[in-house]
Amino acid sequence: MFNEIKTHEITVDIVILTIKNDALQVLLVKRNNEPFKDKWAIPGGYVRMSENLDEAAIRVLKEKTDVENIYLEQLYTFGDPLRHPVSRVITCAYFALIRSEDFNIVTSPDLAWHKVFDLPPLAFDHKEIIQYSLKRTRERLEMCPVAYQLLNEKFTLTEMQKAYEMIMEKKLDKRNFRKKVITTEGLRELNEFSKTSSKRPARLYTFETIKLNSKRAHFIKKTTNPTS
Amino acid sequence: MFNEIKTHEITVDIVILTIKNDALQVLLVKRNNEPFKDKWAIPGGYVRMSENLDEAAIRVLKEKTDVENIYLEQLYTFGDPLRHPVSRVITCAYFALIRSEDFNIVTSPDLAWHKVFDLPPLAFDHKEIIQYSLKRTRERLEMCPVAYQLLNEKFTLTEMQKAYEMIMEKKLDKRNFRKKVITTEGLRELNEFSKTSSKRPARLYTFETIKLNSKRAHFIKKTTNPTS
DNA sequence: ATTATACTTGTTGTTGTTACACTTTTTAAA
DNA sequence: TTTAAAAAGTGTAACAACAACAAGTATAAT
Repeated sequence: MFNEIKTHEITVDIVILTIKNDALQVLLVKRNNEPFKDKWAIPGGYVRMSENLDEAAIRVLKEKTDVENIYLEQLYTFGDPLRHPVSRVITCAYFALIRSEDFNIVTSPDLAWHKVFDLPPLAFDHKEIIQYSLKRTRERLEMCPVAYQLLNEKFTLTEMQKAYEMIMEKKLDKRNFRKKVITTEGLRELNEFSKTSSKRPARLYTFETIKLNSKRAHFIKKTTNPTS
Repeated sequence: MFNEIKTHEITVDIVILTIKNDALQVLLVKRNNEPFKDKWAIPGGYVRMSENLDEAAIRVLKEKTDVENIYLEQLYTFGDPLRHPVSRVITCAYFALIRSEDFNIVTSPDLAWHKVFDLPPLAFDHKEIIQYSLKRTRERLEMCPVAYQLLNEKFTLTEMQKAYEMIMEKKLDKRNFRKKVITTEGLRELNEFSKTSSKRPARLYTFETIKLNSKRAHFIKKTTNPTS
């Protein structure tokens, strides 16, 4: 049967999200090769024969962005025959939530953070991949307080609430949010205060290293929206 | 750089679960080629250049088992370099929950249902893939009453509870279970009774075709087990 | 001192969850 | 026909989680 070659090119692509300047941002690289030369893309690269998919993702990330030691999770595999205009490339997408202050990401004209809700034109199906990572992030938020992985090590509850509101795209009640957050295991109240604003300083909190998927199963409840 | 050929063989493998004879079972095929000749495996096959991953899964399933028109969901992509003893094969695993009565699956010495908790030796990493599908099924059950996809079209609440208990591997309280189930949208009480047992007949229920991920978000609550 | 701004805090009604035991219906056997 | 065995069916009360809601407090700038 013609057209049925059994080998394909396989890449990994990595969506890295953080919160920076009060916005959810994704790390993008500018492509310097065809196809999509000079378009922005999420960092990615070919999987080598000797490595598994996780290893490939870690290596590619290091090569492209010099970012290391972050939690990566496999997201979804995209394999539309037309997703790459030239050849057949199947990509296994990964995603990560990071604290941008934890990494010395030297941005440049070719490597930069972009607001997730205000993306430039992207190469391939990378827009779809980012959308999907957002969906997954929301699912994670409903399960456990992973937002702390996005915020600085020390954060105010208002910052955390803003992060939730940004990702879930809905307003939360301040008192209910705080009530719930402070019962979260691993959260530690500090005797320090942020003085960034010129108004009343906010108490800082931090998260002790906690096991994910811990007792508190559902952190932010799903909305009971009428099956939209 | 040697050893860094960029193309790989890609397969799809499909975990099909059902409940049959009071047990959670998975459909397996006996391999008639090396490697793992005569070992059981989940149905799978190579992805063609012209089809996307979903299409490949649907086609392979039809070819190997003659099963059509079922809901397939991408599960996870397994890409360990050593998962295939001969060549580099990355597999994109899918899973499905079906009502065995809905399909005329002609079992044979080469195609048969096997109890998930009592599997024969399996080819490749297929045991791991089945374990992972079980995890995903549990997550689905926590979200919505997908068990109805496993049961016959008409089922008793006891059957449904047994399905839940089997998949979640824990006992549920009969009264609480029923109380919760009957509030589920889409469940319809029938004026028919099962007379399979020689004891008091049980009322039959059915599910109207409902949209998944509907209002009732969390169907079976997560256990608050002490972070085992 | 005043003002503007963001931070902080508690109660109540509602809903969902768990724990728990007896009665009813049916068939088969005595 | 009575009896025994097996599975079906049913309600309440205490507790936990959730949603809705408004006023006082600390700081910096004027």
